[in-house]
Amino acid sequence: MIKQEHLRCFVAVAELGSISAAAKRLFRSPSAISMTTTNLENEFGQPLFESDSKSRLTPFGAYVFEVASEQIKRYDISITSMHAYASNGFGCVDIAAVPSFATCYLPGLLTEFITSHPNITVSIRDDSSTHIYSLIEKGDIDIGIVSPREEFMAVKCQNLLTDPIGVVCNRSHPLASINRPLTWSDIRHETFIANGTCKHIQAETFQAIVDSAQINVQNTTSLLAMIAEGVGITTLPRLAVPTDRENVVFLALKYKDLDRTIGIITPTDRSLSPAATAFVETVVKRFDN
Amino acid sequence: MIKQEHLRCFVAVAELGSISAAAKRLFRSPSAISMTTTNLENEFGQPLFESDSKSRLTPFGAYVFEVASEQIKRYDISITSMHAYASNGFGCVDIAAVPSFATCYLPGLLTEFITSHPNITVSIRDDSSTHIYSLIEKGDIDIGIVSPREEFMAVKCQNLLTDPIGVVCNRSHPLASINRPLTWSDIRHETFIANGTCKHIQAETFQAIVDSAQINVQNTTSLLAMIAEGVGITTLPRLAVPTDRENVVFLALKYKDLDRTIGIITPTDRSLSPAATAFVETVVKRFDN
DNA sequence: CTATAATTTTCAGCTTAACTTAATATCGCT
DNA sequence: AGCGATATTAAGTTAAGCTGAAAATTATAG
Repeated sequence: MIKQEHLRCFVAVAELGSISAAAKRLFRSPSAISMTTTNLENEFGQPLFESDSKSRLTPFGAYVFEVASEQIKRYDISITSMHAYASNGFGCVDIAAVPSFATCYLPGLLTEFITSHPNITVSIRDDSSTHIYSLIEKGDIDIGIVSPREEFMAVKCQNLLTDPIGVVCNRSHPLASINRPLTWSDIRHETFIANGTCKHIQAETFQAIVDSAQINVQNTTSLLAMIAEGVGITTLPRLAVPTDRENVVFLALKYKDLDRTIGIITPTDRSLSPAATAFVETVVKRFDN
Repeated sequence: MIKQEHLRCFVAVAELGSISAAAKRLFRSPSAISMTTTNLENEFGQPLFESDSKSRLTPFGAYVFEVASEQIKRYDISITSMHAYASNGFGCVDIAAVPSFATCYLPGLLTEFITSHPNITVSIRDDSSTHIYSLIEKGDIDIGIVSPREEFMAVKCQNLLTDPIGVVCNRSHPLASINRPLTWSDIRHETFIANGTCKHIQAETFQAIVDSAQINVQNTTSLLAMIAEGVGITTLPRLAVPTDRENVVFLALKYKDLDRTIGIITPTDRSLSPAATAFVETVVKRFDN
């Protein structure tokens, strides 16, 4: 049976035109090379070289040389690409994140990641936590960044950060001048704009406020625009509130355990590609404190 | 170092989804397959399979599978084609022959050869012996069929046949009724049509006849047409004269050593392709008596 | 045309990658 | 939990393929 190493040996001899030179290139003794080439000739039942000097190929040898060197070149490229894939040299990662994380942290993380992994392509989408979980389970994405829920089993979750939820209102709003942590009763009679993060807060008093809210805005950008215009107040995780907006302020609440946790989730029913694993590492390292 | 056999092993496991099944296909023990796959995973530093059941591949495994199975398929095709080339399964042969042989024998030989070697392509040309020798030396053709000359060194020659040269004339010509071998004086005063084979005959008397001939026809078909029409007479090797032509007869000459030898020549400075060797064998066998 | 150098081949013995067998561990299923 | 199927580990064996020295061949020079 003709192994690729035999052909590699023959190709070296054919290229260099001598057994001894090929032996040096392949770090073998000349006798090993000689034996391998004669074995090859026996396997084929045809001489590969003209006479004993290995400087000229028979027509058959020329044919084998042509086919074999092409084959070996391809093989080496394939192995290199496998190693590259294995060591994060390339690949692609599909990610979904909740909007606040996507706007707040992903830009910086992406910049860092794509510069250190130039041949990995990253695909990002933002979506609700619930939907992201199902995307993970369906296999549509590799990595999700969500508010963790315990009910979903087929995922592994690593918490990244806990984000205190507070009141967000216009800087000129009366609440903004209260110099203590706010209570539910402080906001009970304000115009409340509900949003997706409100359901993370269990407090009954607060849920009553949410339920009676006339306005519900899902998109954070729109929500903040309304706050900036003084339409009403809302609650948000602190990190979803940009610090550089003139008219918008974040006010702490008095209650403990009012944190929104954000975690990175990965499937447990299949493993990640090396590229995806590398991305997870980048994210976790950033929040590892 | 990752050898192709390692990948072949992995591909079998990936395709069949189990170590034991792959072991059967490859005629190895399951432990051998197991060791090889774990070695591969160690080489790459990445798992190829999800968990311990080998039924599902990791994303990395899927990538390796894709690349490796393509690679192996190509390799097997390459090896098969090398063997095919070596055992005359295919290839191509360039041949040149003198016209009489080309019209007389080559058609039958070609028919025989191409049916027994369906994937060998044969290229034929006809030319003068002198030119054929130089084509061989230049490397333009693999095989020549010529009237041998000793001066040319870089060729090996095997004689195929000796062909008595005789007089060819119309059946109703007076010469045709002479019941003995003819002499030069019998034909001296006839209308002689010279042709390419005439220069093989050294006899001075005959050369005088040739030199004074008014008509010279190189193409054998045209020549025979003229003989059939009674335009004149000529000399030809017997085999160049079809036996199935009503009006054309071949008449023996009295002289010995009036034979034209035809041989097959091959280069000695390089070896023939297996396909060309096979053709030479076919030809030689036909004339081996 | 012989002598010498370089290269290749042969042969015997050795190394080691890769195999086998058997025991052990793990997985999946009732 | 326990059983059957499957995979892994470990120890020992095989054989492919290597090495090194000697012989043979080929090339080069005197």
